Amino acid sequence: MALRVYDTLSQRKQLFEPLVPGKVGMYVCGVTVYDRCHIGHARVYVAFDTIARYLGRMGYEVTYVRNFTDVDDKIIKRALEEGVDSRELADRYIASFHDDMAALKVAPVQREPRVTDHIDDIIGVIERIIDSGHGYVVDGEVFFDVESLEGYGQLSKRKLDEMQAGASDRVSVDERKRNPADFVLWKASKPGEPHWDSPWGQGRPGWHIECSAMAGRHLGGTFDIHGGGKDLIFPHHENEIAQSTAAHGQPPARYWLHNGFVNVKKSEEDSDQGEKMSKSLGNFFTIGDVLEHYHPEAVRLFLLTTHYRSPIVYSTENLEDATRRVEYVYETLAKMDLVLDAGPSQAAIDEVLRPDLFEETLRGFNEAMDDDFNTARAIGELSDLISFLNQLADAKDKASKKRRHATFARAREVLDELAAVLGIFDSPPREVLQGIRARKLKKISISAEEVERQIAARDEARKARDFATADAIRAKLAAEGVVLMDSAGETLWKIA
RNA sequence: GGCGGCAUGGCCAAGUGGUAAGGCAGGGGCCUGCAAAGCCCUGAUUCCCCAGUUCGAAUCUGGGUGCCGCCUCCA
Repeated sequence: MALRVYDTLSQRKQLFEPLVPGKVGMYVCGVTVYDRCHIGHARVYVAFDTIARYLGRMGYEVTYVRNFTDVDDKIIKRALEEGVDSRELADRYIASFHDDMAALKVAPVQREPRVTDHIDDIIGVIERIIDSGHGYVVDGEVFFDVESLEGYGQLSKRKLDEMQAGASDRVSVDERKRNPADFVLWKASKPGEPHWDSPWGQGRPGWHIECSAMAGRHLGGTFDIHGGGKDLIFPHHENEIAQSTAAHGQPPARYWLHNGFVNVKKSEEDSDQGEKMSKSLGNFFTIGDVLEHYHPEAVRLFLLTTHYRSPIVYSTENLEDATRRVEYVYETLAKMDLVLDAGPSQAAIDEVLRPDLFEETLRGFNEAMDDDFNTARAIGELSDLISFLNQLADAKDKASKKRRHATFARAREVLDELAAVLGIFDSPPREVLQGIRARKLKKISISAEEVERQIAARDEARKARDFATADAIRAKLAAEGVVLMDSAGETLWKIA
């Protein structure tokens, strides 16, 4: 296996070779905790969760660090509005973030540093930047001198002189800056704002410096992977490279990975790719709201069926597609569990059917993931196997039935291994199916009890061979969105 | 204006030089009292357009069109 990852800095796929053999240090920019997270945030953390899981499966010891920005203008503003302490506000949204992540089966990371717990580290980094001649102090604030550092703009492919023309007509430039692109490392605090003592007076850290400090503290001067959304390439990550290089004399990360946005169409008929989901546009759906209507695994599958660097369109149709697929897979898994739980029958033969298919699936899956974590392709590679398992579960011939237990046991091993990477298809099937049904039940106007009553009435009619009445009930329920399925023993139902 | 990216069947989506994965939806069939589910079969002579390189291009080059993002807080 040879993993190749797309690196934003070099703009090409690179063979992945960690700094220290067998170990991977990974830093992903976390959220600013002043509000609930939306699906755009979900995408980042599901994507990098999957990346971390895959690296783990490859045998690497992964140290995944994901921070919380818990001091910032927006937090201060919101805290002021609500009349609460900003620390308290941050705590609340950190808890909310954890709830969202747990629901989406995003595994806990190794470290979750908070900015306010790293003020000393931040001050230390700023001091080193000043000492190395890349920072300057004005009125109790510290700025980074972008012109002092050769290579500024390398990540975002910008040149300083080209940037100024576009930026100056929209942003009022701080007169104290030597260059309009200089950015603040340490901000003097205004009365009433959270503040810390520093060599430059009371203040708080600028936005970009925190990541340089926390990544340095937890992963060292240089680590392997740095990730985040594409919108962080500039200025955040560009500035981080500048800061870390100035402070440590070496670039922070060996590979820069950036995920694409979740887009939202402006209208139903809209044929283009929609626009970026964002707080400022107000076109966002919070993770909590989405999970009310769609099962977490459907959301996760939806997010993983597009390669992480491509844009993805959030739409009910796409979520429903994903839901149907999740249902199909878990129905198959439920049937497999029935066989596995019963244990091998007396006539069972300990022989795995289609060993070639298992090998093909594993090979295809690994190949896809090795190619810059191509989850879309990896999921596609599972199709043949799942389809085969579903057929085997329903197979009537003796030869298949005798080998069913052994084959399903092997299938469980393979699926468990791959599902553990994707974070889907590894939950108890009945729970997932019930979870999907509970959500769909919210969409229909009649209760489950009423449906059961109608089914009982229909069964009476069917027993009397009064198919006209039976079909009328079927039609009536169908109009409500309830579909009946007459199986051998009982009539099951589902919501269309 | 600068920089980066995207455009593949009705929809979603892989595929970066060797003759178009997969999923959803649709159509036909099996099954069923009728259905549903499931299973089988079925769909792009073609990958936004034009030109070029090549034995060969969705894949490379040039031009064009449309869309998106970053340049300001943003995942």
